[in-house]
Amino acid sequence: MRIDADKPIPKYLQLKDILRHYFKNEHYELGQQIPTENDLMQQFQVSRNTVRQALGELENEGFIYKKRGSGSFFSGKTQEDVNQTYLIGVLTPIIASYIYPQIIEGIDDVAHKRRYNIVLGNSKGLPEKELLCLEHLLDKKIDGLLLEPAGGIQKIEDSKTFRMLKTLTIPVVFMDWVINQPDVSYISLDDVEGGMRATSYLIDAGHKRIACVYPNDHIPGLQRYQGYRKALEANRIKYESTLDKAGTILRWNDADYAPALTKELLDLGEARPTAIFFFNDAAALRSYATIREAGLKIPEDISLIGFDDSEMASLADVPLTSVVHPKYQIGKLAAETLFDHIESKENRVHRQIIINPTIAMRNSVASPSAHLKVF
Amino acid sequence: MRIDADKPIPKYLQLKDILRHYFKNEHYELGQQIPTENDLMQQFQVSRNTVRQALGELENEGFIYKKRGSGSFFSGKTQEDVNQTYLIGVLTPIIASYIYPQIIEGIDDVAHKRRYNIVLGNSKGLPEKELLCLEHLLDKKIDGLLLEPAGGIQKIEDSKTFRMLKTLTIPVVFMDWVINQPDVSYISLDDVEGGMRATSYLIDAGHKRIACVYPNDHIPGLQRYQGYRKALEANRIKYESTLDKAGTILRWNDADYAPALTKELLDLGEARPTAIFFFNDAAALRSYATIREAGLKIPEDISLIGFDDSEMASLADVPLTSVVHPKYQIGKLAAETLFDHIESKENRVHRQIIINPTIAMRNSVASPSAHLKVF
DNA sequence: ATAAATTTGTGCGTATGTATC
DNA sequence: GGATACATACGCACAAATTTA
Repeated sequence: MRIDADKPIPKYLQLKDILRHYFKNEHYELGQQIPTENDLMQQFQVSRNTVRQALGELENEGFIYKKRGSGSFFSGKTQEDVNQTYLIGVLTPIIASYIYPQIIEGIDDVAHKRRYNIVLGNSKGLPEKELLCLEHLLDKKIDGLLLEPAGGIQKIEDSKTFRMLKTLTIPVVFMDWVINQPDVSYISLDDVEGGMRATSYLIDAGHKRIACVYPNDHIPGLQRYQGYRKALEANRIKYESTLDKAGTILRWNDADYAPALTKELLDLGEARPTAIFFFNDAAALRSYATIREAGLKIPEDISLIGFDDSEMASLADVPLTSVVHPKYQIGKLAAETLFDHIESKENRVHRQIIINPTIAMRNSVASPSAHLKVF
Repeated sequence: MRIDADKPIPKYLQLKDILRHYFKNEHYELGQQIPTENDLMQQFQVSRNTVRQALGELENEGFIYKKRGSGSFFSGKTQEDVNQTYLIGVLTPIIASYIYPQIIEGIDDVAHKRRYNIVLGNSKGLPEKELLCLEHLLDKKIDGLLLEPAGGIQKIEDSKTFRMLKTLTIPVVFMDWVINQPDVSYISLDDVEGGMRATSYLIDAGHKRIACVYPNDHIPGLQRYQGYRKALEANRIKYESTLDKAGTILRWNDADYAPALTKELLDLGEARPTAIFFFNDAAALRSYATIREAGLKIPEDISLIGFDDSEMASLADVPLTSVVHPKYQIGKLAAETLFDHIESKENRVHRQIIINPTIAMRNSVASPSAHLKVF
């Protein structure tokens, strides 16, 4: 390579570029001395000032360091290393409750081992806020992003956030969300399968009148409901709209709607369900009091199954059987995938992992009691 | 100010310093033009190269920006602004459970409004790990630190971490910890007062045989126990060592020791306590099953009071009366104090806030039942 | 609207200082 | 001490962008 005076590109910039490639192609090692200023002057036929300007910028950018009286040396850092902040962004709709603290812990454990730290963002389930948080995180020069979309009614693929992510060069891994595009990575629980297994578990226990309590403004909630419908169909159990109880959650993780819906189910009298599948543990546990007030015992009179396998589920007076949400594992897998992407700048192989949920069997499910079977 | 050729300090560095002070003292505004290179050459009797070297570095450091053909302009940034990352470190012994997610949320809500983001650190209650996390966080150039010490047996003031913090220039605010030094800020709950109020609440309900279940390797736990002893003394109730049940928590938030200690209390037969003060909600809730197995009813046969006012406490079948730990509030106050320190680089007025806890009254405390009063 | 003046950017040559080997 | 290498400093010339007359 030679320096061309005719080019509109300044000589010192040409020299910088030449040297950077030189470091890479000649396999410069950390601390290896580079040619002296005088050598470079002669080799490229430029003035010492020009050489110094080039070396000065390379030093500022962290590629080399200089020692007066000794020489200039390669720092061992590549283009990517220099801009590395060892920070990854984690943007979720909630941070303080539900499954999120444990997801975050899974991520942090993986990150800590690699000297990375997490920068938190909290979209509070609002797409506009998600966009704002994303901007804030990018200002912090994160090396990668783990995102659980805020949701909303809109398809994530059509959202402003998604369009913004497409323009980024840093890798992104989605959590708890399935995206029908080949060039994205995600780690998600199979919510449909989870709903199906929960319902099938109740069916296997002998139940035929099974209700579902879920929110209709929450994608995973709707998917779990879909699984409920699928399980009924697969077992040729007639779907009854009176047992289909959809509520709305104004803010994330608000299970306040559940007790009222449960009450409606119990008020059906003899037509009431013998088992209820709640879309999450919080909704199920909030309904314990309602069921007790109606004079019914769990699980003798009515079986319940939740979703998420939260700490509260195991601490309840009747420990709640629940579909296991592998929170920590999802965080861990997502972080490992992200670091894989960060480290392999070139051939990024996208991972799309869908985890099949299992069931944590506890004491809230039993076979339907005799007097109900008679009916 | 003049540039002195005799000084061992290079002229361009002298010029940089002069200009920086100039910006400050002459009240330069954002975008205001600074003297041209030619002006500076003449004013300070140096060559254009020297001027350019000084201005070049000032530009690199973010103090000025240049426009070819137009001039050089003050960026409006001060020494501190330039190094600002808009990141604050949050280092706690746990991140995924107990009071911490909500503390973190309180911090994040305050930080978000000021365009700041949280960088998480998780010491897992280990002083060595705390030190390591601190190093990692400092590598990320955080503007401030919120710390809940990992604890351990050693006094925090004598720890390596504390010595390291003393050498820092960034502000630090401690959470949930009282430090007997004038030049530190902290926001803490008064754990002694909390223990005292919990015990007094039981005494006021008519209890005289009150047990305390707590860990003896956890500072806040010991302080709550201290409050228990103080309340007994203040009410002239004789302390009985059989009702004093200390356990050890191997890892943070491990309440597994509690049921066994509760069992020992119940096995005292007629000498058993009529009320138990548990050092936290998790310990109390874990013991519900043990109490039920012994054939006792809460609160008719035995009253319980917890500490922390966690979500689980209100969801329990017998909602647990508990001392309120203002988690979110502590996070919020700590963050506000930290930003106060960050913004007032000079006169930092240290805040030492100790919050008096209140009690969330629920259903787990009643007056001692008649047949026990007879005894 | 154009030309001239101003201001920063690029580049060369030279001299001397200072730290390292 | 001498050679080498980077650091500081001056002067000059021309280019490119912007402002001003």
